[in-house]
Amino acid sequence: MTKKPQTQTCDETIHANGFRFTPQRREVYGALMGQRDHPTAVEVFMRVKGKMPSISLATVYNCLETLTACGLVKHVHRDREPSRYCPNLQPHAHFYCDGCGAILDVPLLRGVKVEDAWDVPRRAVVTHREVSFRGLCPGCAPKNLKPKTKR
Amino acid sequence: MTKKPQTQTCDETIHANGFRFTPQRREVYGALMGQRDHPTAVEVFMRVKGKMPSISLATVYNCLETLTACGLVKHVHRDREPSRYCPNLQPHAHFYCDGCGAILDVPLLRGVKVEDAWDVPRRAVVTHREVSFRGLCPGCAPKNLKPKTKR
DNA sequence: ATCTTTATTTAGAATTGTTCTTGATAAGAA
DNA sequence: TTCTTATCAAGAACAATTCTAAATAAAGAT
Repeated sequence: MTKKPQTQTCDETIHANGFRFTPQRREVYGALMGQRDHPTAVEVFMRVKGKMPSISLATVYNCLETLTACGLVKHVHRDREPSRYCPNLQPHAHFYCDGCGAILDVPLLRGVKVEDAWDVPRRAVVTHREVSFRGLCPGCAPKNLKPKTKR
Repeated sequence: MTKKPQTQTCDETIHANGFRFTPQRREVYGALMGQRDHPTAVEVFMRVKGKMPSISLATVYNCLETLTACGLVKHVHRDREPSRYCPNLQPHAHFYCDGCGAILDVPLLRGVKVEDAWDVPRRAVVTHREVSFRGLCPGCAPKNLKPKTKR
């Protein structure tokens, strides 16, 4: 699958991969790009349903899969929770806040390779990396140090 | 949940957490420790079934959850594939080989902090990290450079 | 423009891994 | 022992996702 070069539009990328840029795909992509967060398929479905009431959940799943295959969107997982989708194409990890449930994108520092911290077997070839953190976000960390109604 | 100090036995750790070390839990733990790989719940079930034919899959799930809660075993996830369980308690990542399906433990290099490679927001508190790699293991990487019957 | 071919959408059924429920069993405390 | 509670077993239930089949829409050919 051809990954999206920075210069291509979504439409071009989809066509370059042999798919059609249908209204459904446009809306699903728009729902991701409009709010650059990490919605589940159902959340995307609800967003798109407003503008396109006839769309079905199966179509949202199909569109998300197509967009993922084209490299326009990333499929992100946390344990076995419902999948989420992310329009950030830069190399980044995800930070899950145990306090408020927020999911933050954490950029890879410039010039750093993820596997440099790890004793990956010599001669193994790494093609994908996935990194996630859990903890308390800047907003929740202080609250938790001095809990008010903490039980 | 009390994590297992290096000096405690499995039995002691389980009791320290207020659980009983039942025959089922013993067998499930043994199935993990005997073959130090990354079996799914069903694979553990099949291993234990040999020694203890009356055990049920639900019990295997329960035992794995208890062992995980005690910190004796790690619950590992890859996308939405079936969960796997890992008895390696050292800090490590997982390497998934696309060639042969192997899952390798990749140790964290000594003295390194995972989040040093990432631009984690100042004042966020990181309590858990999960890292995985995908690619070709040392056995498969060379094969793939000169494919024989590759289609 | 019309016809043909193929991709896509839709709705609902099916699948899959996991969790829940219930009654039975077993373990530790008294 | 007897009581109390944890655990187990079997199967039902559940939730996210994928599949199926028929209808629709898009692109290419005539």
